[in-house]
Amino acid sequence: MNSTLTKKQVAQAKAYCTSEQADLEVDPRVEALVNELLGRVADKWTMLALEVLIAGGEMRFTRIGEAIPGISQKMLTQTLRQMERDGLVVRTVHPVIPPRVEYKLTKLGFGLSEAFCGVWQWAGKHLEEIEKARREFDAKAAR
Amino acid sequence: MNSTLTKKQVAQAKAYCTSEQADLEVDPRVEALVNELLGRVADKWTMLALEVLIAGGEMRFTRIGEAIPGISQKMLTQTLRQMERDGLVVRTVHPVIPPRVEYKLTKLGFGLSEAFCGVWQWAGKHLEEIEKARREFDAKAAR
DNA sequence: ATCTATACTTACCAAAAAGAGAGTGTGACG
DNA sequence: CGTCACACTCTCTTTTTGGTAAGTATAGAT
Repeated sequence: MNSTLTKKQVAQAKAYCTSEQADLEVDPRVEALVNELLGRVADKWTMLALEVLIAGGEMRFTRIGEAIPGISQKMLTQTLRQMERDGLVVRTVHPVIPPRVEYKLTKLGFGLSEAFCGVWQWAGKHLEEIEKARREFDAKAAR
Repeated sequence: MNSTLTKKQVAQAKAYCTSEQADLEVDPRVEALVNELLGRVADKWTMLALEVLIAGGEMRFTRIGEAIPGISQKMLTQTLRQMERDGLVVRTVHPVIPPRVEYKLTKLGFGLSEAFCGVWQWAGKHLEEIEKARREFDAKAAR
């Protein structure tokens, strides 16, 4: 709305996010929720867990932990619980000893990773471009 | 690989992320970079800034700040600098007084928001489902 | 002479996030 | 009897993050 080089760019922007996106942008309440949601869902550990579960199918706690290098038990529990709360995974407790708990993605969870797929691909595709930009920026800053 | 209910789910997973994704998953170095990148790029303020710049075209510092409710100058500077470093925006300083600095998305920045679009749409579409899941989870936990 | 506008930077402080590490319950095994 | 397995949970400490407020530079207006 307060733009200097608008018209063309705004048109482009509109084209990027299609129809239903437009609806979202109108309602600020929905927008707030989406932001809150993305803030949580786009968190590092959640994304890694998503990946691992996509690759591994139904998995137990320790296996998931092994597949995510650097995660602490605390963070793993927390992440998984959050994902369960959001309906992204189902947690199945087998009442045996030693305990056996299995996690698997729900339809919702699969849907999310599908959506993130685009971002993943983008990131993979433009990694070098970004690294180059960083090097150049840092070189400039060092002067 | 160590899965209990695999075959079908893994096949599904593979289908989700197409061809080039498969390549990425092999190389752990690339994977690490992608994760680091996503960690930064998926951050709350970056996403909001992306949105604002898509909608507004080329904008000045203060305008962007006004369009992102709740952001402090410090965070805005930080976010914008980071985005510049990653090659997502260009920063143009007009050497006048009072200073005038304009920011606009690069092609890379546009590409990223395009990629995020899918996630946005997903979030918008499944908001209610998630809220319902949360209510149910919380109700169960309260017992 | 003082005030304003702009785009920051810096210092300080509080709050939140995250890591480390020990503890828990219980059945099977040696 | 001691130990191990597993999936946590709890506490303590450290690190990171982010907000607030003040400072800076300077041309032009009042």
